[in-house]
Amino acid sequence: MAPEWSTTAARRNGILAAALTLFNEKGYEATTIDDVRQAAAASTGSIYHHFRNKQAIAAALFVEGLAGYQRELLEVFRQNPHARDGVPAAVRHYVDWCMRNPALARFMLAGRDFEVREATTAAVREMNARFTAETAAWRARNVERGELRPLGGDAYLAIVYGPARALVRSWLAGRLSAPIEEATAEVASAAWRAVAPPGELP
Amino acid sequence: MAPEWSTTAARRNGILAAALTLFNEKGYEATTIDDVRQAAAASTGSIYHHFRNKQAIAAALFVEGLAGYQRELLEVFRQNPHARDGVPAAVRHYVDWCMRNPALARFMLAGRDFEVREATTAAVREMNARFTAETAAWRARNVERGELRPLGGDAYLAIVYGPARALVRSWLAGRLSAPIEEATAEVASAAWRAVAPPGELP
Amino acid sequence: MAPEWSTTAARRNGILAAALTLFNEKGYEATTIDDVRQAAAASTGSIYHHFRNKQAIAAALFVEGLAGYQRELLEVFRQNPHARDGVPAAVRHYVDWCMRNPALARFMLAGRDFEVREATTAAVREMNARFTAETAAWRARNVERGELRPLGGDAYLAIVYGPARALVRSWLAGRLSAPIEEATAEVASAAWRAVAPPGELP
Amino acid sequence: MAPEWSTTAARRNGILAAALTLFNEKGYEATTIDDVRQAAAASTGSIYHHFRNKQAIAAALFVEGLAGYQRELLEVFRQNPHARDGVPAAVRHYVDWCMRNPALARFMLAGRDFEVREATTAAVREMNARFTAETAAWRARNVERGELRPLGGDAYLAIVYGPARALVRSWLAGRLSAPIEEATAEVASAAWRAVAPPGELP
DNA sequence: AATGAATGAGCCTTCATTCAT
DNA sequence: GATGAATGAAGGCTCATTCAT
Repeated sequence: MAPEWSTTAARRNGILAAALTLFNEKGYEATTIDDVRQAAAASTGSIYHHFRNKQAIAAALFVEGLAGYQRELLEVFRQNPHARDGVPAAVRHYVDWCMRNPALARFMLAGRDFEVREATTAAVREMNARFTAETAAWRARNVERGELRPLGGDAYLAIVYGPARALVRSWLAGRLSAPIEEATAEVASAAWRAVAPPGELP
Repeated sequence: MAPEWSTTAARRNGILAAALTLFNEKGYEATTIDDVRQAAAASTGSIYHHFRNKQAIAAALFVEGLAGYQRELLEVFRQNPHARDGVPAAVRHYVDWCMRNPALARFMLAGRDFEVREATTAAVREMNARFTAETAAWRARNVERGELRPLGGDAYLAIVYGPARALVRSWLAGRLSAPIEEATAEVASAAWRAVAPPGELP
Repeated sequence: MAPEWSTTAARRNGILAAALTLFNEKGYEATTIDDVRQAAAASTGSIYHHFRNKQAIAAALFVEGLAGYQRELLEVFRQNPHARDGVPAAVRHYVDWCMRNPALARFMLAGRDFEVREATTAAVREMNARFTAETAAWRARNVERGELRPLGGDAYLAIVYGPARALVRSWLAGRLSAPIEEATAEVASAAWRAVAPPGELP
Repeated sequence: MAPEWSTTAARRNGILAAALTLFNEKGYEATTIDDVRQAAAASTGSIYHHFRNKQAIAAALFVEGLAGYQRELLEVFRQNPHARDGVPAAVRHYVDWCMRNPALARFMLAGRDFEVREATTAAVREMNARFTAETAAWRARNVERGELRPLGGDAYLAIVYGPARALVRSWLAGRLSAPIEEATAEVASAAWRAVAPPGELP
């Protein structure tokens, strides 16, 4: 018996890959199942055998992307327990992940909140909860040690990741006037200046 | 009988208002002309009398929002020629404008890039060009005077407005854990720390 | 201005007529909206402009048929207050109505209970209630006068109309071995024998 | 391990039972093979191993039901050679059979004429022919003996079985206002009154 | 016998847009 | 300017059936 999972998984992955490309090219709504069918060289029925509906394809991409990103970022924090290194590293990692996964990044940044959120499962909510808990703990430890400015959680996240997000959006849109690497370095150190503890000179 | 222009303008504005609400509630694609027709208590034909097509409604909303925002922001810069005040003021203004125009803000942040951009006219491009030129000049003057850290343009914009944008997105999504005013203040001063000239102590 | 209702009504009636023919020829489920569209020389959109969905077409046919039949039958009872004449007349009328409206009869006897009942409106329920009340009163009066055998309501209806229904079903199916008129006369007088009061000799 | 035939037959019967339930609940057309698959805890392939296609499942149910009913009814006639007993007995048997096989009765009365008839095999036609011949002979003998009113065949069948059929339909639809047993007795004796020879007093 | 992935034709319905009045 | 009936292309999804294992 041939390795059945391999055939099946290949089909599923082919559909996901095709869908990701198309969603980015034409947008989620404008992409038809028939577009996906052609691009994935699958049959309509096969697509619906693997995914309940069109939304479920987008959700699968989103979840897959989010899980990968979160896994990596937690590793970054593990290797950089101190904010002085961890904050710029997290920012650089954000940009880096997007550069390594441009299609996924573009798709996730498109913010198709409606579709994705409706399809969000309990598993995803748990994934998010864990991730949030771990990162919050990392930050709390640094604040306690006086190695991080005590900011509100809302502001902290916006300050650290907002610029990276904005930068990547511009990069993906082809609106950057210089190589992204330069801006990344500036954004990473700016993040540190913005959240460094009051006394510390940058 | 009311003056004719008023009736006409009211109809047009009613359509825009209805569409804005619906776009935010269900998304642009999921909103049908018939939805708008009902919500605006107009007829199909009437809608098409005022707007070439569905995209044109979205475009009108977008342009109206953008123009208002840009006009106000330029005024902020005029009244705050020095970066020390202008940077935090611009950040606060961003959040403030969104809080005063939540529906418009939500619509514009939804990033329906595809649809809107396709409908972008030459007039809009000119509007953008002027705005960009003026703000860039303000920044250049401050850098020359040593009142602003000399950052790449890409990084500068991401650092200053990225956090505000992220904050507003969370606010609109109802994800903030505290009143937005607190976070706004933190984000505004963080922006200054991030772009203050090297020597200056915050 | 041209008589708008006429055009509109014609379109609606054309759709109904086409659908009735097709439902009888191929069955409700096997009839597609596209079949109806072609037969009615209408556009898809036009069909959906007049009827919410496919079911609503069937429901409209059913209601129209039922209303006509009930109206006529009540008139029969008005003109035949005594059971001795009324019972056979009602039976003959049942067969007669079906012979005058064979397509409608075939459709209604097909007993697409599921589809029709789901689409049954309050108006229909009221129509049925009235009809039932009037016919029950006619019967009650005859029973009181001793002109009709006192039977349970369930049995009475089955005994009087069951044979007519069975006869028409066979006729519509082309299964009769003789002209339906002969059988109709036999069925009508049999109904009277079956429900005549105990003493009365047929 | 159970004997192989038993497993096989069980599977086949399980499919039939599941299908019968579903056909009654949702209708034949609305029941999908996948519905049957789930309800029968079988696989798609297995269903198609036992039945050529969906129609064949319905046909099998229909044939099974018809054969059982006809076998029993012929026995009733054998034990009641005289019309005076045989007619009411046949009517009672009709109702009785339906009460003992409500699911099958409901399915057969649904009158899915199109589908079932298309699948009617030569074997069934022969079965019907035999049944018809035997019952016709029974009736002919009674008419010759003067024990049954000489009615046309079409009218006779309608008069005798029409009421029973109507009664059962109402019972299955839950529309009876009293226990079916009462109405059954009335319908059975009414049938005799309707077909008793002219002279005979009921 | 059983399994379940794959197929692909086809269906109902939606919806932006047009146009006669 | 307004109305709403009409259009018809297109889309998401279903489902009976096949077939390799």
